[in-house]
Amino acid sequence: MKIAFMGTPDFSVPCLRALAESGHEIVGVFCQPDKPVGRKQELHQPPVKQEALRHGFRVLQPTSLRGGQGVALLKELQPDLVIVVAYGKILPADFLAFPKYGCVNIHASLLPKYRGASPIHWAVMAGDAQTGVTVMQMDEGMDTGDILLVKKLPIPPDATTEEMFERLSELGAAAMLEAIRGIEEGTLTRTPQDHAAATTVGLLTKEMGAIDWRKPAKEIHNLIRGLYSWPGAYTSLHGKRLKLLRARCSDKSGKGAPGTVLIQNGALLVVCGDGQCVELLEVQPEGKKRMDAASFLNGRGAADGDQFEMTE
RNA sequence: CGCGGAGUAGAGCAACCCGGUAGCUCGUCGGGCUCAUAACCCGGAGGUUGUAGGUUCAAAUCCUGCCUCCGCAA
Repeated sequence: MKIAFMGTPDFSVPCLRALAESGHEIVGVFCQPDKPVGRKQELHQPPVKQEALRHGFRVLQPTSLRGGQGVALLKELQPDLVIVVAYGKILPADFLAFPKYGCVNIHASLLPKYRGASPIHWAVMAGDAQTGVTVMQMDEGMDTGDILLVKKLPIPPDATTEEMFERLSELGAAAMLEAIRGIEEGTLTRTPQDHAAATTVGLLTKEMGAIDWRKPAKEIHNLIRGLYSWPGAYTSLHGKRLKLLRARCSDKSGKGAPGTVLIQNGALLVVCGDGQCVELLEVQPEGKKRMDAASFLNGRGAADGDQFEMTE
């Protein structure tokens, strides 16, 4: 089968790699244009582009697919099927309709839950016990297409978004191959989504990482692991920003205002709104490298009784 | 030149402003106490202070170049 692939970030790479090894003919790989990244604004190639080049695939980075621009490219490539994994742009109707088998998307949630951007973050932040990947036949809406295939995956209580990213991207690749096989053999059934049960999530912002210590410990822990490793949760101590990288719910409760630091048996605990504590395991002070809680305390980064400030 | 912080024993820091041969917490090694211990007590090892040069009687400390790491911003 002649397949065109569309994707941009790390999450898409396992799918592209699986596709490359599948024996299908890859007629082209779409991804977002190179963007300036890093402290020095260097132009950076999206992970998918790097992977595509490694395989010698043709790379296309159109700024827009609208106004027939996308279709013009498809006419040239003549794919039977287009696989879309975290591409980052809405595909217009004429584009979706062009390939013989249409466009199929791999989405990292159990649709219709968490339609939209960053579904994995939201699932972890919500403290969900289960997530998965959904393969769907794309339509014009945002993740509203008919479901072709679903694969579920449990979310361990302390798992971070980063860990789930890895597992889900691998699972996504497996689901994708299975779906392609199904499409070729005509064995897949299309199941419409229950639109009434749909939830949609938006882009993440950095400000979301600001910890409000008045919230329950469980919620704070979910926020920290849900935003790990990007954009990251943070608080403020002595006027400096402190990134909170890893934590866990402590069975200890503590007196004191929310945000109070307690040091017990070498553990760095913080009192939360419900009186329960979260134990910080790994932090990163502004301008410093990441370090475990013990190092932070040894260097006197925080002392018993300190107050974390709640940044706006 | 986008703004800013930092490179000192295995780890995290102090001493730098007001130059004078390096200190703290932890780890590590040995010994002691204890039924026992990640607890406590005693003792030891471990650093040419990122790198190159300059100023000086003397530089971790002042000056200059270079390398590296990181926060903000993207």
